Amino acid sequence: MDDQPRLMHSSHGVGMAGHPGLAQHMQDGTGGADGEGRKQDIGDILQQIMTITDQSLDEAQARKHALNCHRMKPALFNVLCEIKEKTVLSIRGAQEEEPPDAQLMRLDNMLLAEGVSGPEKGGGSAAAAAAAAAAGGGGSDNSVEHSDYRAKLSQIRQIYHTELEKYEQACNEFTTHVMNLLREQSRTRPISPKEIERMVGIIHRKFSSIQMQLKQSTCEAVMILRSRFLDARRKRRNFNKQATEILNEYFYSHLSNPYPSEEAKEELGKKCSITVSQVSNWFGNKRIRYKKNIGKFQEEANMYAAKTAATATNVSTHGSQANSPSTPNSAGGYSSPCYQSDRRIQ
DNA sequence: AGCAATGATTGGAG
DNA sequence: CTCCAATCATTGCT
Repeated sequence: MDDQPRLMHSSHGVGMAGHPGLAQHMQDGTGGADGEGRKQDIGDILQQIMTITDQSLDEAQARKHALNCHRMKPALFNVLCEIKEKTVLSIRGAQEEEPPDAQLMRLDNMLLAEGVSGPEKGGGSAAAAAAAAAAGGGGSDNSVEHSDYRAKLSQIRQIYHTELEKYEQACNEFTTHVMNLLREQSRTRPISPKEIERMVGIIHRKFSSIQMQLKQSTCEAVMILRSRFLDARRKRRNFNKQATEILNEYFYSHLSNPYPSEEAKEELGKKCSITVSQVSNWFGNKRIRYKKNIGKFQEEANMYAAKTAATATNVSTHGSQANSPSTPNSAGGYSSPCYQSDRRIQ
């Protein structure tokens, strides 16, 4: 691709300025009988093309100047432009429009969502928000994990941006280079602005395909990072004893309806330093596991029932008996906890 | 290593 | 959306 402009440059210099014979041929168009003479002419032209690289820069410049000043130049140039316009238009046109690349859009969206391509990691990115939410629980383990994740993510981000910048710069440089060349040549060779535009389009497409690869590999890197760090199943931490205690207390004291409301979940989450969805997960797991094997949990149930009973009596002896969980079945009914899955209240 | 416990995810139902 | 049920993946004990 690099030497294409140079080739174009050399060929026209010969054809027009260096060889009057060509103009002659163009005039008597049909060419006709003297095949011999024509062959000779073409041979000359080829010869000149072959030797063009031997010419000095000054010489080439002089030829160019001579061409530009030739009295027939404007007329010839117009003819060439016209012919070219026609052929170019007939060749092109059909394949002009390209559909907005769905794949590229997907990649862009993902990079944006992951906070790689978006604005600096303020509050905007989903990943940052999720990380903040998860770390907001307060577990120092968690925040360490997430800061590690964020560090890696910003590393990816940085690489992505520097690479992108590099590509963009290279693209721009190359584009302006080609444009300059074409503009320069357009003085001696029929090059329409449209053609330049198209050439720029081609260059941009080439570079954007490189960019696409960059985006793809960045996406892959982010996905791997995510699965490493954010897939909680991989880095699961058991809740601490106190949290489990609090959750179990609530569960067994609401055994007839172990479905904490949104507020209750928030409260529990706060108490246990976990998120609301973690509370939901815990209750979901607990319900199903309790139901599956009530016998196994009997002891635990008794223990917590006794515990809540103790605190209840404690509170009632201390102050007013305001402690009445919405479903006070726990006090004595622990021996036969009536778990009914379809008695839930939304 | 093998195992149970456990937190999280997934897919389907309502 | 929530919940259930099954399942995954890790933890922590033996």
